[in-house]
Amino acid sequence: MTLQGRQLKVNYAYLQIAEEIETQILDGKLKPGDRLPGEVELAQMFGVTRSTVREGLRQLEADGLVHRPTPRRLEVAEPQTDKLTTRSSRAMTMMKVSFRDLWQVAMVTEPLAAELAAQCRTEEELDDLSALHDRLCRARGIAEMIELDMQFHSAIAEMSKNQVLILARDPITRMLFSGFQRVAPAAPNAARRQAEAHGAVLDHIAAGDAEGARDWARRHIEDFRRAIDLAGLMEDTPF
Amino acid sequence: MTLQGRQLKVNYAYLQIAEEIETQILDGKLKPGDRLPGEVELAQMFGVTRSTVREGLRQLEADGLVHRPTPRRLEVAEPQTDKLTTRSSRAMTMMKVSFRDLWQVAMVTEPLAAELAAQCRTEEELDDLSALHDRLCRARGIAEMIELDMQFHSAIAEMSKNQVLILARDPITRMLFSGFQRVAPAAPNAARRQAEAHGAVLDHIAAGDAEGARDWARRHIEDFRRAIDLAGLMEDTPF
DNA sequence: GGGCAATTATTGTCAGACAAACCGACATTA
DNA sequence: TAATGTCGGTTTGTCTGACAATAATTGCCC
Repeated sequence: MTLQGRQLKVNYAYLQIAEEIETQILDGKLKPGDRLPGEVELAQMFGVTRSTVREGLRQLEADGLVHRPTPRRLEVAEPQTDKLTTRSSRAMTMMKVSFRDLWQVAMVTEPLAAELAAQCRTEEELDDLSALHDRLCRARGIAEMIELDMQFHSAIAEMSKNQVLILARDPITRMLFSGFQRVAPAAPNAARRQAEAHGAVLDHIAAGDAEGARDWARRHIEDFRRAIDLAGLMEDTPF
Repeated sequence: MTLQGRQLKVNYAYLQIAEEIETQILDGKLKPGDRLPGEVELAQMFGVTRSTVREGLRQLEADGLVHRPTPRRLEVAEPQTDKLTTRSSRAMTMMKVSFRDLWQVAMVTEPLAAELAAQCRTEEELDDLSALHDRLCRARGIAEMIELDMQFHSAIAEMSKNQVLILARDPITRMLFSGFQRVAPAAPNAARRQAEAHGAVLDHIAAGDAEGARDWARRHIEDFRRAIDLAGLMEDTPF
């Protein structure tokens, strides 16, 4: 057995501070909404300078573990989907993921969302979704339609009450839709088909028909591919 | 119409610096591996103090956009899956997602991964996967088995070549498996069923039978649920 | 040309300072 | 009473300047 030379990392003060606070948050000793002491106090708690504390805080801030509603309120943040979404989208942009990759995954997430939504929707949510659908039907202009389309899908995902699904699909659909803007003009009667599919999904969710909702959602995303194919963008990189 | 009070954010110097560098990276003006100037130089470029630059850099560092192989090398980082996985897992932990949520999503991601893997596997990847399977069959001890099981699934995901899928499923399966450790002891003959399912998935992938691979993967994850149900943990929170 | 030591440059951290802004409390007004 | 204006103490964002440790680079020697 040879000696294992694990890369030992020097822990700089600012990192230790960030880690310390991080573990306290993850262990639940600090709960979302809890207020943290001021920088000077933190500094003397940890026995370092304010500058050092600040560097640590900046990390935690970027991590989304703490946030400042106002400069002098520093509190433990609640887990926020949007920050993670941004990060994932960025990673995907840098990886230059293809339309096909996005579509293939959306092809399983969106039907699942519809299926689950059909199982545990509430009346209120149904009304909201219905209202969204109406707005979408009346929408003029591609950009507006795409934005509403995305909201429609997100609303369904929210109805699924599945946090994991919500978290996972958000960056994906966001990228897919934003990429779709470049494709939409090439798909002439996409709008009609879209309205039809949305209507069907909505009806099946309302009726509590999980399988119907799933199948229509799948069909809807399949349509999506047709439009992308038509524009010859399947292999291309979005954004 | 009521007055819209959009939260206007003051842009502090350190944030502007972070944003500026971020956009240059995302726009491709700075590519992964590119080296950035030292802190003093950056400071005078932006017309601020070194402390201010540092705070901005700490953010970018936490964002995973830049990294320091050694303290004095500051370079643009490549998008790294693992950092994102950590963040997602953390968010899921804080949200106290349920086993059911994780399982429901895995129920669609894992079959998809198997399906795609069957379509574009290479001989070399097949050999690796087969080796992994052998190791898993010989493994003793629950912890080791679970670790290898997870590796088996990850390997299949990698074979799918779908970056989006890889990115999305990683945190999910990671949490699912790590939660599974608490369940495994309660499922006596899980090991045999698991070996069987893995073998079948492997065979179908090798044969290029996408549908077969997908179906067996689905069955495999379904088994998973049985074990969790048995332990009465479906509603509970993992971790 | 390659390996080693000496020099230089850069980092992590510190101490202290200042203006701006925020927060909370208080006084004022309707 | 409730809303609005005022004021002082805090705390932040940023700055200046400094120092030890150490990585990077240079020059030297073989």
